[in-house]
Order: sequence, then structure tokens, then C-alpha cells
Amino acid sequence: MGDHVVNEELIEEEVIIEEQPEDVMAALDQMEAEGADALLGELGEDEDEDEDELVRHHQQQQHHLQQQQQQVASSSGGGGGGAAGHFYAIRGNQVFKIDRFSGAATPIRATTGSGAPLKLQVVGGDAGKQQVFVPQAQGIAAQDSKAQVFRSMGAGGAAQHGPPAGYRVVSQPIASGLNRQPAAYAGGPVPTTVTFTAPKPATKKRQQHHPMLGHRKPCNCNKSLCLKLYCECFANGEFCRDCNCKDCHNNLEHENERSKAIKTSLERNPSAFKPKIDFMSAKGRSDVERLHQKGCHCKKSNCLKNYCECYEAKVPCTDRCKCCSCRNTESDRQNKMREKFNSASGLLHLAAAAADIRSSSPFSDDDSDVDEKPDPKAMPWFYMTDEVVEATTLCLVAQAEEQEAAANADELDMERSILREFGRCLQQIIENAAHMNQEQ
DNA sequence: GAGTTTGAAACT
DNA sequence: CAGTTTCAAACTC
Ligand SMILES: [Zn+2]
Ligand SMILES: [Zn+2]
Ligand SMILES: [Zn+2]
Ligand SMILES: [Zn+2]
Ligand SMILES: [Zn+2]
Ligand SMILES: [Zn+2]
Repeated sequence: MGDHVVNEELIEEEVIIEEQPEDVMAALDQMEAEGADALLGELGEDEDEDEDELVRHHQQQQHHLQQQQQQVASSSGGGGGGAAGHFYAIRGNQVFKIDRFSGAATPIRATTGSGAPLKLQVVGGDAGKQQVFVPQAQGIAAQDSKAQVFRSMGAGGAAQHGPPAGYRVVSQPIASGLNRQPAAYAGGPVPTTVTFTAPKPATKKRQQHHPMLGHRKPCNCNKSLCLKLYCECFANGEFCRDCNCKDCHNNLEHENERSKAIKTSLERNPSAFKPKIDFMSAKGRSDVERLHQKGCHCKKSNCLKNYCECYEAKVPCTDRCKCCSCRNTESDRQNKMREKFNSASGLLHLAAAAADIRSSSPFSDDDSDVDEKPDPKAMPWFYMTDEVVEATTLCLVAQAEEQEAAANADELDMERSILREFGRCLQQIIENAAHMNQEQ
């Protein structure tokens, strides 16, 4: 795999992105509408593309991509409009200015000049416009470009930068997300069961239509009559409905019996029907922590399987737990989080730095900020991994080239189209970040 | 789908 | 309270 090292692409000069925040906002607004539709189309009804297919598809693109890179390089370098004697390229996390003749590469500091650092990162273009360019050139029906970018980020990033992938595949089944949402308690939804963390083999793709809330998982009780806490329906304070239980008494037909059972359970444990996951006092600012009230007592699962109620609820184990050899502590799951995203993104280091600076900031006028949480995923840069920056850049370059090929190439049009594309990319990043945080 | 493993709930 | 049994779900093959 030493050959994909390249990632070298050129950018026509500096690709603008100068002020005009109005345009940006407008673009963002517009994108919002379009993007939403795209998202629905993509997520709402799972596309027929299963993951294998997705991967294959991507590999295909990657391949084309490499070819394309060279084409682009030559075309741009050769006949390109009166470009300067250099172009920009990205390698890993760094932007280089490359002389067309000598080939000398000069690293560029992101902070030079007055421009925002983001500018340079965005400007630095790179490998193939999977989104637009490749499909076009290859005659592949121009698919929904909006979906493309993301896919490229998902699989592509992994393949290119070696380390564990950062991004989930877009079409990952979020199946069976949140369950247990006791309507009785206004405390809010209490996620309890999440079936899989990792993408499944896709043996049975497409099953639930809307995995989201509202669809409780049916019980399969045999001997409890669904009148003991063994039964999840009963434990959730719900009647059995569309369950597979035998001899179910957790229904209106057995209301008396049921009431008695509730009473009994309540005697045994007054908190029996309270949500097991309590919303702890908000730490920091807008971050509500959820913790298991009555800790788990795991002995063999290391709290790393759904046998563990803490793990199942995606909350860390606490001192309330009496688990043995727990691997679900706060730090454990934070490390996990890192691995998932990190993928050697230099930006992650900025994270730590930023956190430190912030915590030791001289501006201590804040009142109760004693225990401010780092929580990387709350920070924008957390999502600006190499892959993301790269993919975004690709999109911008692709957009630029497409626009360039247009008949009447107006400079203003160019700027607009690129900003527009940028807005779309941003929105996509946000959406996917949201999704990511939603399931993990 | 059958069989095993697991830990909460129930029971003593 | 601790130790044991029961139970349905999570998991494995
Ligand atoms: Zn039941
Ligand atoms: Zn039920
Ligand atoms: Zn039932
Ligand atoms: Zn546990
Ligand atoms: Zn625990
Ligand atoms: Zn634990």
C-alpha cells in the first residue's frame, strides 16, 4: 500500500474564499434546505446499497481517482489558464506550495498573513473529486453528489491514512436505537438498549423502517407472565404489544393481576419503575451526564458487552458499580472515543492544547467553572480530521473545475459556486457529526 | 434456529 | 444482608 501516498493535487492559485460573509450565510441557508432532503433520501429509507457494495463502490472510485489525479495534474499544469508557476498540494496535514518547474515543495504555514488558518486548509486541494469529477469523467451516472463526499470520507480516509478509520459509513444501520422511553416519566427518553455498536454483516439489511424512537422491542417472556421485572415491557411500565411472550398477563385483560404485580415489584424496590439511567446534575454547562443509578455487577463481561447495563446504556461505570475488571470506566470510553476518531489527525493535538489553555486561562471571571469538562466532541475541531479536510477540499476543487469548464466563466460565479459548495460541505460535516454522536 | 453465557431480578 | 435460583436477553455457532 505504499503507492497511494500521493494525495497530491493542485489548486488553481488561491481559491478565493475571501470575506463576503453574506454569501456564505446565504449559501449555508440554501444548503440547509437541500441538504435536509438529501439526508432524508439517504437515511430515511436505507438505500439498497449494502455496505459491501458501498465499499466496492468506493474502491472503484479510489482507483479512478488515482488515474484522475494525474490527468488533472497534467491538464492543469499544461494548458491551464495563465496560472502562476506554482500550485498547491496537500500531503497529510500540510499544505505545500509546489513550483511547477523545479518541483520544489515549500510547506506553508497556516497562520501566515492575516487570513484565518482555515482558509489555507480549505484551499489546499487534493486528490480526486470523487464527488463530481470522477463520476463525470468515468461516465458513471452522476450520482447524488451529496452522498458521495461522505462516503469518500468514510472509507477513503481509512484506506489512505493507514490508522483506524475515522468515519462511519453513511449507510450504517442505526437499527434498534433507543428503546425504553417511559412515557410516564417526563424525565426524557432513556436510551437503554442498543443492539450493535459495530456495523453488522448486513445479512439482514432493511428491516425496521424507522429504527428511531417509538418502536419498542418486543419481549419473549415465557414463564414470568410478563408480570415481573424480568419482562422489559413490564419493567418499562408498558403493556405488552406485538410481543412474542407466552401466556402474557401484562395487558388490560389482566389488569387486576397486573396492578398487584406492580405493587409487589414496587414493594420490593420502590425505584423499580424509575428510569435506571439518571440524569445527573449538569456538569460543566450544556452537558447532561447520564449515569446508572444502581451500578452494574458484572463479573465476566468486563462491562464491554450488552450484558452490562451500563455499557448497554452507553454510560460509563461509576463507583456505584461493583463490576470486576471493568473496562467501561470514564477514561476507558474516552480512549475508545479517541481511537475511533483520531486517525492521526494533527488537529487532535490542538484539542488538548486548547483545553489546557482554556482551563488555565487568565480569564477566570467565570463563576462556577471549576470543573469544566474537556469533552473533545463538543469542539468543532474534533470533527475536522484530515479526512474531512481532505474531502472538503476535494469537493471545492471539483466544484471549481466544474465551474471553470462552464461556458461563461465569471469570476463571481466561480466564487459563488465554491462558497456554495463549501456551505454544503459544512452542513454535511455537521449532520454527520450529529449522527455520529447520536449512535456511537 | 439451537445452544451457551450472562447478570438482573427473584427468592431463600 | 449474602447466597442461590430463575429468567430473558445477549451472544455464539
Ligand atoms: Zn414480557
Ligand atoms: Zn412484552
Ligand atoms: Zn407479554
Ligand atoms: Zn458492568
Ligand atoms: Zn457499571
Ligand atoms: Zn463496569
